[in-house]
Formats: sequence, structure tokens, C-alpha cells
Amino acid sequence: MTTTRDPSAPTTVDTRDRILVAAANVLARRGFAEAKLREIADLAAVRPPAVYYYFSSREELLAEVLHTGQQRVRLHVASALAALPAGTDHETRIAAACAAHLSIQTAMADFARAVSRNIAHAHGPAHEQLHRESEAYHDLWRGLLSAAAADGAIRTDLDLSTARMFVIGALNGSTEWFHGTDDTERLIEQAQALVRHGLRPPRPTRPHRSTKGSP
Amino acid sequence: MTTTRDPSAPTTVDTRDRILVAAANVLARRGFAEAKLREIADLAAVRPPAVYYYFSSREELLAEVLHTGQQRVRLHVASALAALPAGTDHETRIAAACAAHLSIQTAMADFARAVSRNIAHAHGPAHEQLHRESEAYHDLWRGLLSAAAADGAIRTDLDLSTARMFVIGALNGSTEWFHGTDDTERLIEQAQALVRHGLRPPRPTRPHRSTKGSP
Amino acid sequence: MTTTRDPSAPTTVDTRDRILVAAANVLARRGFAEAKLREIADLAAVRPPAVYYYFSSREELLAEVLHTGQQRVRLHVASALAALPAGTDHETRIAAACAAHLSIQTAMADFARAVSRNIAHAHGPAHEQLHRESEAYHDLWRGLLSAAAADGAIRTDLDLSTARMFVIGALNGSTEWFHGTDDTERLIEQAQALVRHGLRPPRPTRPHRSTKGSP
Amino acid sequence: MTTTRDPSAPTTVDTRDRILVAAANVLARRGFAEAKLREIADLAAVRPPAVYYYFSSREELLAEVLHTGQQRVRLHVASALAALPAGTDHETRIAAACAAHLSIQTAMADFARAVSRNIAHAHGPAHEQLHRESEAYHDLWRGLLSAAAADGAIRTDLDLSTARMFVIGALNGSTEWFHGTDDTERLIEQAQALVRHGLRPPRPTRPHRSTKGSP
DNA sequence: AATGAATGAGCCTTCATTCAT
DNA sequence: AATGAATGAAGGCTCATTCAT
Repeated sequence: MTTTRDPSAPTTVDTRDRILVAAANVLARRGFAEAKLREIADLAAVRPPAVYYYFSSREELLAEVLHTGQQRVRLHVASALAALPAGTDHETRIAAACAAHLSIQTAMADFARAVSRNIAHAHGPAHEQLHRESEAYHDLWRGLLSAAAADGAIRTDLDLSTARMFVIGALNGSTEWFHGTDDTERLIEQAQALVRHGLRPPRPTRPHRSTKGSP
Repeated sequence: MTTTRDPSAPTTVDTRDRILVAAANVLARRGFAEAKLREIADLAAVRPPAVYYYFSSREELLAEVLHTGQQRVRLHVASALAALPAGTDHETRIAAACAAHLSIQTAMADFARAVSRNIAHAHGPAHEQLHRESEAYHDLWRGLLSAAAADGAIRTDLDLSTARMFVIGALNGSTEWFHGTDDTERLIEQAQALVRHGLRPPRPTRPHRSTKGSP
Repeated sequence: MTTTRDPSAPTTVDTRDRILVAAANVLARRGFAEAKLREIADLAAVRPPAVYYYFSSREELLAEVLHTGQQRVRLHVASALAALPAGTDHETRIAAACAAHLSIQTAMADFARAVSRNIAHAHGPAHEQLHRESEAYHDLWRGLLSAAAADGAIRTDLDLSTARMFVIGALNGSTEWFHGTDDTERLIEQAQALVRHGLRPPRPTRPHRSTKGSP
Repeated sequence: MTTTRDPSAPTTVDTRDRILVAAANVLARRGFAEAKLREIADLAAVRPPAVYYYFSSREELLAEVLHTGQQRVRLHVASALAALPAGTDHETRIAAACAAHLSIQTAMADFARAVSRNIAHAHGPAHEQLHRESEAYHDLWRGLLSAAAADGAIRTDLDLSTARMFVIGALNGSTEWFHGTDDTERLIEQAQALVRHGLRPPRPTRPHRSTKGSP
């Protein structure tokens, strides 16, 4: 009856990760309250009590999934923007942010879905952390858009806040209908096209050499 | 026997409705699995067993909330489109659909949120129904966009399916950040602007000669 | 929405009886704890609260079913014995008791089964009454057997108490396997044969000089 | 590590068995629907959820009690018959079956009562199993009686089916009135006497020429 | 490093019963 | 004479969590 483990099998570190990944999957599929420790443990090939060796509670495990999912997206987008050559025009920067968001979101689909499908119902201590991280991501976009607007790269009839919410909402929403098996490049192009034209002023932005050039 | 009703003496119809509305609220705030009958009953000012006088189970109650939420949006949008004068141009029709969607979504915020926050986790018999209704709504938009595209009212680089998903996703997503206390008219204008420019071809849509030839 | 009743329909008295008969049926089929007021009411074509117009509680209703079932058997057997000509021999009297028991038991199958299947689990105030009535029936048989024994009509190796329990047990047990559609006369003959030979002493009882002369 | 077990430290096996035995007792006393998990758990000295560690549901637990109760009786009677010397005469075989039945029934009184008092109300999946096991036991007796009848060891006026039902019914019925504190040997003798004479033909069974011819 | 055994807390659901009508 | 509406009480079951090992 002893469940001897293959010595060559994943070590401790792997187990913690297996549990985290399993939790992301279950959390995405079932939702917060329906993400049972039993199903997570099954998926991670351990018994439920094993979870408590790595996480102090179910709540903490799920919170880590959500936080990881959120943070990775923000960091990935931030990296992508940082990697752009200095002086890259606003439209391109925004497009790059879209691409990075969709790219990481697709690559970490379970984590991304875990976030988008459960953040609304988060409560307790985890809620604070999620809110902060979310705010950080929005700050990133806020900067992106206000810089663009300052350079006249966004139509003046648009409210930057509202536009930002719609754009991020559209990107996040794609986890619900876009699946990894589809063509991610194409998804990105479409999103970029919609966003670019949705925000772009009547006349193409002058390549930004400054604030406002005179005609 | 007076014509005025004693507000403290709810009738049958009121009770069922109170429970449904309460369920929508709790379902939106807590999520499917955390929508406890106890909280719903408290909100409806009845004792939990009373729910079973009107609904055969918690599951059925919540399913009705979701179905109602979905259906109302679709019917409202369909009505709005039907009310447009024959020959209305495509851009205007799409804008009207956006307006109707956001308008009803704001008016029935709890139901709308109950849907958008829980449809991903629906399972069992309810899932089927939700999927069907959702499909019907997408059919509506599919028709809207393909008719527009056929008349050259949508940029040719756009994939209609993907564009549709992004647009509907963005509209639905607004339940998460737009609150009834804000200015709904402004929200609608912003959404319409984003969608209009996001989809519109380089040159303004030919004035729609569409239906009837010009004199 | 008014459920007007056909004036020619059964009157009050009938309703009470319908409920009682329905209760016997449900009690026999489901058992005490599973005999739900709802099913009884359905069968009696009334709504559950109507039961309270005729009976003070579910408990009382079910108790009346059990008591009625028990009492009718005893009274029927007593009548049958009383109807025998004075001086009837013991074997014949016992056979007559068997016949009467099986006969009424078959005729009131639901009541009889309600009793035999539930008396063991009776508790509370009803238990007392059932026990008393049961005791009265056993007294009847006690008298029957001890009179027979006194006249040498029962084998001396038999313990009258034990024999009585076995005989009554066998008769009652037949409700479980004998159904009204079978041949009741044949059932009675078989039971009489078994009991007669089971109790009879090696040499046929001297006819007590009564009915039949010897060949 | 000592060979003596600490009575206050029940092992797994003990717990499951304690629960089963407790369930038999409660099932016998209260009946199927009134056999509350709480009372069973109390009797087994565990908390109610512990039951679910060993049984998948209350229904399954109770079903196992009933099945065990039925099966043990059949197996015990079958063993007893198998242990008889080849060529044992029919009357003796039938008497041995009666003895074995009453003996095991007394030894496992709670299980036996659980069966006899609840089998009539069994329903659902459990009913099937109970019916099959019951049928197997009746098959055993059917063989016993028809073999006897074939050798002229049973009165020809008896219907074997009906006789079998009365006999088994009488034996089973004794759980209701015979208690372990009474003299089981005496009970068996009485039952055997009743059955023997009830079935025996006018002239003693021809010795069946059984094992060894008389000198 | 991980588990078998067990439990406290809590929820859905059923049901007998009440009461105004 | 009978019912629609509603409820208090109670039970089965699930689940996160603990702890000795």
C-alpha cells in the first residue's frame, strides 16, 4: 500500500509547481468556489494534505495563481515596451503592448483565464493584492495612452480612461474565445488593427518628432 | 380593498420576482458556487425554503437569472435594430446595436454581471441553454457585420469573426468597470466611436445606396 | 383559479375515508417514515393541508391506519369463531381462525401490509395502542390453543406460546408474497393443512364427539 | 508495537466494522428512513462525516447491512446442509435448514431484523440486489422441498411453493418475538417439530433407504 | 515529503405544519 | 371544506483542514 515514488521523479520544487499549475487549470475551468482541493491534488498527482506542505491554505494557493497570472502579463508587456527602440512612435508602442498582452495571455492561458474569470469575485485579503497589481497594469496603459494623446496620436473625442478600459477589456475578453490552437499572430494583427484605427486621429500621426508640429 | 397596496404585504408575484432579483445580485457579486441560498433569501426577505415554492432548485433559480440576463440583452438589441428606419446605413446600425447593448446592460446591471461573470463556469444542463442563447446573440451580430462588410462598410483587412468577438467582448467587459452612477450616454458615445473607427474603411462608407437605388 | 368542486362529488365523509385509504396504501408501500403527506394527499386528490381538517397530525392519521388494520383482523377472526356452531372441534376452530385471518388480510391488503410492515418501528404514543391491540389478538389465539391443548388436540411436545407465534407469524408473513390476484381459497387450504398437521397429535383428535363421527 | 492492542485506539478495520454493526442496529430499530446517520455515528463512536470515509453514501451503508444480513443467512444454511452426511434423509435436511436459519438469525439478530423489517420497503438500486439474494435463498429451499417431495417425504396435498413461503415466513417472523436471551435450542426444536409434522405425509417417510440399510 | 484517517462547519433540500382566506 | 403561501426544524453530504506517522 505504500506509494513509493520513483526517485527519478520530479523533486520537491516540481511538486510545488505542479500544484500551482494544476490550481491554475482548475481555477480557470471551475471558478474560485468550485476549485476543489481534491481536483487540484488529483491533477497534480498528490493527495490533498500535500498541498499544505507548500501552501498554508487553499486560499493562499489560489491567490498565488491569480497574482502570478496578473503579474506575468504586466511584466511581459512592460518588458516588450522596454525592448522597443527609443523613439518608437506611439501607435507602434500601443500595438506592441497589445501584442505582448495577447501573446503572454495565450502562452499562460490557464493563469490568464483564472484571473479574468475570477478577479470579479475575489474577496478577502487576496482582493487587495489583486487590486493593486491590476492598478499597476492600468497605470502602464494609462502612461501609454496619455503620452500618445499628448502627442496627438489619439482622437480628441476619446476619453482616455474609457478607451483604456474598453481596450484592456477587449484584450482580456479574448481568453474566452481564442484558443491556443488558433493562429496567435493573426489574432494579434486583428487586435492591433482594431485598436490602431479605433484610437487614431483622422490624419495619421506625424511620426512624433515632438508634440505638435505645425502643418 | 383600497387601491393602494400595503407595501409590507408582498403578493405572490412580488415574492418570486424579489427572489429572482436578489439572486441576480448575489450571483453577480459572489459567483455561481458562492451564491448561497441563504444570502439570496435574506435579500429577498424570505426564509430559504420559500425559494423552493417558486423554483425547483437553487440551480434552476440561478439558471433563470442567467438566461434572463442573456435574453433581455439580445431582445433589447434586436428591438432597437428593428426600430431603425429601413435603409439605415450599416455604421449607424452597428452603433445602435452598441448603444442598445450598453443601455440594457447598464439598466440590468446585476443580471448582466451575473451572466458575464459566470457563463464561463456554467456546466450541466444550464450550460446548454446559455450556449444556445449566446449563439443566437452572436448570430445577430454576425448578420450585422457581414451585411456591412458586403456593402464595403468594414475594412477588408479585418476578419469578421475576430472583430465580432472583440467588439462584443469589449461591450460585455464594460460591466466590470462602468457603474450605473456614471454617465451612460457618454459611455455609449465612446464605445460607438471606438467601434466605428475600428471597423470603418479608409474612405467613409459610400452613403449606402444599399437598398434602394438613388433616383 | 378557484378549484370548484363538483357538488355531486364525494362529500366530507368520503374525503376522510379517501385520505385514510390513501394513507394505508402509501404506508404499506413506503413505510412509516417514507409515507409522505404529499403522496397521501395526491392519492386522495386533496392538498396536504386538507389532511389537517380531518386528522390532527400525520402521526394520528398513520396511527389510525395501523389501528384499523389490526382491529379489523381481530374482529373478523373473532366474528368467524363466534359464528361457528357451539361444540365445533378445536382443529376446525383453529382452521377457521386461519381462514378468517387470511381472508380479511387479503381483503384489506393495504391495511394489513401497513401493519405488518410497520408495527416493528412504531414508537411514541401510537406504540402503546398497537401493542394493546396486538395483545388482544394474541389473547384470542392463546385461548384457542390452550383450549385445544386442554382437550388433547395439540401435540404435547409443543410449547403453546412458541407455536402461536410461529402460526400467527406465518399468517401475517403471507402479506408479503400472496397477492389478491391469486387464489385465496387455495391459500387458506394450504395454511390450514400446514397448521392442522403441524399441531395435531399422532392420533387424530377424538372428535370431541362433536361434528364428525369416525368412519 | 506490543501485541495487545490499545482498546482506545481503534484501527481502520475496526471503525468500518463498528459503523456497519451500528447501522444494523439502528436500521433494525428505526427502519430505513428513520435510520439517521447521526444515530449510527453516535453508536459507532465517530462523527457523521467519518461514515463517508468508508461508505460512499448512507444508502450504500444501509444496503450493505441488508445484503450482509441476507447473505450470511443463506451461506450459513447452505454450509449446514453441506455438512450433513451424504444420504441424510429429507426430513432431517429440512430440520437442519430450519436450525441453521434460526441459529444464524439469532446470532446476527440486528442484521436479520434489519432485513426482515426493511426488505419490503427497499427501492432503488438496493432493491435489485436484495431481490436477487432473496431469490437465491428461496432457490435453496425450493431444491430442498422438491427433492423431498420427489421422494414422497412431503404430503401430496401441499403446494410446494406455498409451503415454502409459509415456512420461511414463519422462520423470519421469529425475529420479531424471539430474543437472544431466550433458549435458542428450544426455539429450534419447536420450529422443527412444527415444520416436520406440517409437511410429513401420513405414514412416516420411508427411510429413503438412506445411507446404510438396516441389518 | 507526504498521507491515511477523521472532523467541524456549513449548505441544499425536504417536510410536516400553520394561517389567512 | 379546503388551499396557497410560507416556515422551522432537521438531515445528508461536501470540503478544507488537522495530525500522527
